[in-house]
Amino acid sequence: MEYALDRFEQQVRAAIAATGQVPDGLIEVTAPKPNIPADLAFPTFKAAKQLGMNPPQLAGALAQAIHPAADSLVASVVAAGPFLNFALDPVRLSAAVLEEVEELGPRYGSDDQGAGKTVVIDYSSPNVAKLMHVGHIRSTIIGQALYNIFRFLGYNVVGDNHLGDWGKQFGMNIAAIVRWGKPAGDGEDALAQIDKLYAQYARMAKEDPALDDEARAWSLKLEQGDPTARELWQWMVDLTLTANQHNYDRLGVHIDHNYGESFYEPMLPGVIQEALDKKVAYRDEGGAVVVDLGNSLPTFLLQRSDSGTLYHTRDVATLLFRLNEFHPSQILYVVGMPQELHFRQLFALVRAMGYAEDVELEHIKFGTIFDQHGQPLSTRRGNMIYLADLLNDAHQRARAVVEQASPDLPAAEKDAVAEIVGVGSVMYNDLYQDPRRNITLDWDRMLALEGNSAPYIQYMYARCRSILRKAAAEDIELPAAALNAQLPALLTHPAEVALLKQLARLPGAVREAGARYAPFVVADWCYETARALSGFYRDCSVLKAETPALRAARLRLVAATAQALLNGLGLLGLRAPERM
RNA sequence: GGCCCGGUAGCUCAGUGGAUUAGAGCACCAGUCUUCGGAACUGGGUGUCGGGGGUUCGAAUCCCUCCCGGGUCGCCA
Repeated sequence: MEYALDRFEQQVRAAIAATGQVPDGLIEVTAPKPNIPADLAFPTFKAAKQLGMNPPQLAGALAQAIHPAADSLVASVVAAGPFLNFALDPVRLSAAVLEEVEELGPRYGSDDQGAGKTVVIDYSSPNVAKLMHVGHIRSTIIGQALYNIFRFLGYNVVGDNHLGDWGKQFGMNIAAIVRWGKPAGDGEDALAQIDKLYAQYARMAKEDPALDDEARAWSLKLEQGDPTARELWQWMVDLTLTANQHNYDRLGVHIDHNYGESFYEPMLPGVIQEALDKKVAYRDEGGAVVVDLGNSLPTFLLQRSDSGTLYHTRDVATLLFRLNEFHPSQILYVVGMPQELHFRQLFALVRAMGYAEDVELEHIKFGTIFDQHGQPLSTRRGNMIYLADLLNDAHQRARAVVEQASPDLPAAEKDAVAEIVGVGSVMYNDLYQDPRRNITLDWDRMLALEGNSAPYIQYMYARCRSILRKAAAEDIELPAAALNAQLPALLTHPAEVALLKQLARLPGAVREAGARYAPFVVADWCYETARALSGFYRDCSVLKAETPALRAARLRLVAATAQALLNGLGLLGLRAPERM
């Protein structure tokens, strides 16, 4: 897709090329810093060196030689020392941007670069029979944002929740339930009870080896398809999926598939055999299957000496299944940093087996969350924070602010706003920065309602909507079509121009977010847009504009801003209230 | 010890080669205060861009080296 700023850049490049003074390969344009009064710059250093000139000389010569076409988006070209600066024509820009937003609406900012390509995203991936906690929030939220962004870029996106639904801990779960009874009820309460039983069983098993044997026996029975074991296991899976869905609904998460680890169980012997056949693995004296790729990566196992399988075995099977089932051009794993080595080994092994040659395999890694004392969060330490509790707390805090700021809203709307704003603040906290850093838990920052936060952006959206509501209520007649076409020319105030330029940047931000696997690029755009709106709001009254035409022009700008903000927030999985 | 991340303002973070002022938020101080909704706006910064070398006309950004924090290195996931 081609947006206004794309055309602007093309025109700039074409104008430079048309002088015949600079070879194509040396034309590199960059966005100047905000304090420079230009919209695109050509730094002439490299080109000048090649041509044997000094940079200011070349810039000056080019400025003389370039004459933008009359209908171009390029308004002016000036040499500033070694730089050749190009400025946008604000009137043509505003006409183009308003048209694009109005025409595309909720699709403004989308692209077709991914047409015909599929990307598989592995995210969230909580464990069955456990409550979701803050440790899952990062993968879930970042993964969903990437899902939304890639879909907006035109890709066919497949989201897969790689559930931890297999392994020997289920032997203990089942043994505990058989011994003490199935927890009543459903949802998170039942999950919490299972968790307690599990912890109790684990404690007692340390003292009494018989309990350990019992758990192992159930684990084996489960693998062999014993009806009782199978039934209890299925019950736990269903219970978990139902309980998690409530969290997902609150977070705006929609995952296409729930293939858990158990799904791949039947494929594991084939994977091990194939690795052996292809000589990327060998069986050692103890009977374990060892992968040695002969490069700098540490060796690892595909099969234990007791013939059991491992995480790696299942992940190889999973990857091969995804290649075969979805034919993706990319597979993204949104998984924590500690598994960095695991994925490097996995990708290297799969490639050594001759698969995924043209497929991009990416581990989107994120840092660990620590508590205030620098300790990792864990149930055992007793410092765990559960996702539902975190969201509830965020809701409560936002509710208190709504109560104070908008006491006249109906109670139901207050609740709805508190949910949108509270949950949004938690999500935004995880999306506004590069995910690689470790996070030290700070409750106040996580639930921040001001500054660079979701509520700030949502508030600016609500202000736009408020203006538009008032305008509609005042029933001002719309300008005639002929006049409407001339309106963009009226938007020449610096605050108006700054806002329009910011709106024009959304498509580029979305592309960059996809290319870098970085939702924070979109978050940053949202924040900058909200700030640009603030400046406009301060300097340019809409409803009290000097003339009806200017008022109409500004209304179009406000409507376009609201739409673009909604699109940006939507990519992050955030909603925006009409009032708050 | 090997490998992987990170180190930018008191705190949390953007910026990853170019324009004699390295940007935001939080916190703090002072203003806006009959407002198109104050969850807002304006002003206020003596920052060794972890240290030291190097490449370059130019380095937070690229290369080397060292320091600090976190992670990880075959029978858990």
